[in-house]
Amino acid sequence: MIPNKYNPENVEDKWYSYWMEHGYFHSTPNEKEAYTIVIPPPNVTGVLHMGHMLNNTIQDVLIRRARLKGYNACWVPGTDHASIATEAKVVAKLKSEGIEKDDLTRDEFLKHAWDWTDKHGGIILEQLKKLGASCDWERTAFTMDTGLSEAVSKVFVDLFAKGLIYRGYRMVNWDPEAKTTLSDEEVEFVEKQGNLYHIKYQIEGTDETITVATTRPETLLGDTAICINPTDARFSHLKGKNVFVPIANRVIPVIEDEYVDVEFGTGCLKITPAHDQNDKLIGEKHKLEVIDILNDDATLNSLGLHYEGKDRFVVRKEITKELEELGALEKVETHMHKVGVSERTKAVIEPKISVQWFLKMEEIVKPALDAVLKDEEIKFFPKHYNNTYKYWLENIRDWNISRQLWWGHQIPAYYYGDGMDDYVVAETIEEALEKAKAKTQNSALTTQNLRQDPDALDTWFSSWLWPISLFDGIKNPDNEEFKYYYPTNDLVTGPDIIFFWVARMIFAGYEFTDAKPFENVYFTGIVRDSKRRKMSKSLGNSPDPIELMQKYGADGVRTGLLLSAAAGNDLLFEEELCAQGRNFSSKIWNAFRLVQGWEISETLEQPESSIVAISWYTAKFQKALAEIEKSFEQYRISEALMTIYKLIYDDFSSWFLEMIKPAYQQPIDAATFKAAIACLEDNLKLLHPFMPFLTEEIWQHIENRTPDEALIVAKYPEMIPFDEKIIADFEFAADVISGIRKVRKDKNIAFKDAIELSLLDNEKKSSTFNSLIEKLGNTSEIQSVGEPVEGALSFRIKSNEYFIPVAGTIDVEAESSKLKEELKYTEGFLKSVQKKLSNERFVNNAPEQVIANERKKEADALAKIETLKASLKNL
RNA sequence: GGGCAAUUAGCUCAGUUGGUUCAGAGCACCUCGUUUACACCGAGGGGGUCGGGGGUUCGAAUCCCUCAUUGCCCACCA
Repeated sequence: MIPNKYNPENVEDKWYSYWMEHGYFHSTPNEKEAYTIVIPPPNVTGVLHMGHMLNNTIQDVLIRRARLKGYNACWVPGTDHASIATEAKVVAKLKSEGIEKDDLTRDEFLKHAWDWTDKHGGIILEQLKKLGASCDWERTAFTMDTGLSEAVSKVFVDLFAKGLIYRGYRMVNWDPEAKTTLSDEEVEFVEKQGNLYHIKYQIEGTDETITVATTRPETLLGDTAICINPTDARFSHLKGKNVFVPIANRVIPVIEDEYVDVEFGTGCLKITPAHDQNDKLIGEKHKLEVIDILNDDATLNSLGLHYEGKDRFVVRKEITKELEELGALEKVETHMHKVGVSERTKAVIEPKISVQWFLKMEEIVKPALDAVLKDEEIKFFPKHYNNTYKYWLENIRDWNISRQLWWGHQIPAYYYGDGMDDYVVAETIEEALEKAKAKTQNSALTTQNLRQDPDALDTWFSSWLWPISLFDGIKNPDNEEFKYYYPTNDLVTGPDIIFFWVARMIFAGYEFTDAKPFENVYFTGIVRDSKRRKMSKSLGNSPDPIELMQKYGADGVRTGLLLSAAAGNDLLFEEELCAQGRNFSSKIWNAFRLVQGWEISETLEQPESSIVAISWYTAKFQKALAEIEKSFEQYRISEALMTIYKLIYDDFSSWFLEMIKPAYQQPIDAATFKAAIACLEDNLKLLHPFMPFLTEEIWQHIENRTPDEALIVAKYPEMIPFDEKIIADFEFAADVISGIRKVRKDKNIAFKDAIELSLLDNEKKSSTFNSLIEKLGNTSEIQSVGEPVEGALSFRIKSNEYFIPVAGTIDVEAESSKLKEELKYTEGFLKSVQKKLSNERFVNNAPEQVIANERKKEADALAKIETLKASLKNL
């Protein structure tokens, strides 16, 4: 009836369906305290990878544990529309079908995008179910759901009304591949080998030239000045002069600015205000003309003259050649520098001046700063991320929130004219019309005269509301659910999105709800391969999570992941870890099979050894429980699991079950059996958050349970005071048992052959564990003796000495040398202790307890030396 | 260029206020074992002087200084 081998494949689907069927994952507000987690929404078209596995396993552990501890646990799942990533995928897919995005209307494109979303969307959520994720699937959300979208619009309108959102003509990051602007956070810098081109500009009215150094020769067509440092004597003769831009042959002035570093390059800089952040600032200062030579796809426009239509990198090569032919290229040297690329498309970013929407950050970050750093309303684990957070917040710049994309939340701004300020901001077009009429004093306006801003909002402008808008807290802040579930408890996410998401959610929390969005943030590490390489598709070093789960069971994979996921560290994943998880499953399964196979006798008296075993294990369990509690408080989930692992493997299986195990084909007494089942059940409760399927399976095998009695909704073991002494005493007994086993092994004495054991009890140990030593060592009743037993093998635990008489002669030589070695070591130890104790400064300065301890060590060593000497004499 | 973190057994990591078995755990390794739950196992065992150097202290893996290495984050030097 009970299979010999645990087979996760059959079991896992069964219990997942069972849990779903009985609605254990679903939460509605009730009288219990809420425990809430919102999932970091994966990209709607994403596929499960090992990072998700780790992240969601941790969340599931937390939520299941909370459920067992009697909270009303609610884990809200969902997906993110991932504006730029999804749009890029759709564009690529259309391209493969020969369709260009530019040839489609917005509506046509969105139709394709929704089709794509419907087809690929939510696969990842289905995969999470295989993992055992106990999300409240009835609450599954998508960032572009109507309610969530409305929240985005409302927030935009409110922030605009407060003057925090503005439209501005700024230099922004332009992704020529996706043809959109990006926020500063979406640009990553990669080191690249480039060149420093030294180009000669002819000085007007002379035959002389001046050489500038630049990494971007192609932008010279947009040059509007040459800049020198006013203190630089080398160029003082150029002050007030003009130079010719090569090729373009335009005349531009030589200006002076202290910004120029006289040490770098030639000490002379070309100024291209349209294509460089610094040049723009200098340009503004000196009122220079701005010549933008690039198209949206980073090809040159008509101002690029004969290079029109060619990509900037092509032009860089060609223009270098032309300059050389003109004799204007002095030299080219290699140069390492950082180049900004799009986080998403990896295209090299172009600085570009354009009109975009921005959110002012200065005020909005203030409460978020104190919340984490001063008041600790929100705690980061590991804590050192506080620094990263602080630095970013203190140096934050306004957030560019508009994107030249269609897939996303369209900006709720409506234009009624072509002027820079000819627009209104409103949640609906009807409201916009009213506002426009009021603003223009023109009651003849109709919605036909209004044109909504074509741009979409940054994806993160919707996800920063996630913990709030999931509970409709933006539009309807007084609703029961929002008040019940919000603020949420724990957020589990990767440190790579601390700025993108975590910090911004905190801003949003304080700005829109006047409260923190969550209490604790647990930053997971990155899952890498054993060579510390990041897992990636292109490297092919990322295992398929679904296959792994098929091979090792979801429980095995979960356990494997968590066993090595030390808090805040990257995780070096190897399949071997899952094997360890699976082996652990088998271990528990077999322990259960053992217990369940026992025949129970109602009449049998409970042996002394079992009574002792039960009180010992009860204490041991409580100790582990307390440790686990402490580990969880610090989000040391890996350590909590390891504590359970050792409790079950070593204490329960290797010790406890052996202690109470009845002799072959003998029944077990009812009292012991009952206690054993209770211990097993408590173990299952501790383990359930980590290995939900296996534990539920065993739980349900132990006895028939009603749905209300399922393990997933069981009651977590209570913490009660426990007896530390019994644990320490057993450790001593365990050493004795190990000693016996070692002698057996050395002398090749089979376990089934009982041995005599005598004890010279210098420690004055209680005999509480004697019955267990006798059972697990298969010894006779332990005989207490007053002096060493002649002609017996011996071993010592602390100052106690144990004797095992053996048949035949013993190897006096070997015994003697063993004893001598032990004696030598103990004497050395004694010497070091005595040296310490004879040091006056130690005795005077060290705390009493430390000294007392040293004295105890001294006494123990002396006693042991006595014993050893006596034994040697006796040989 | 600035900041943060790390450096402890072959590997991955614990080690809270310096002093009770603090030098530990898991895995790996070695030896033995067809004992009636489990070889996806059991029992037993070996292995590090805590990155280098200096200092404080009766006492340092733990505090201070310094050097080195690695990783991460941030930054407009063309």
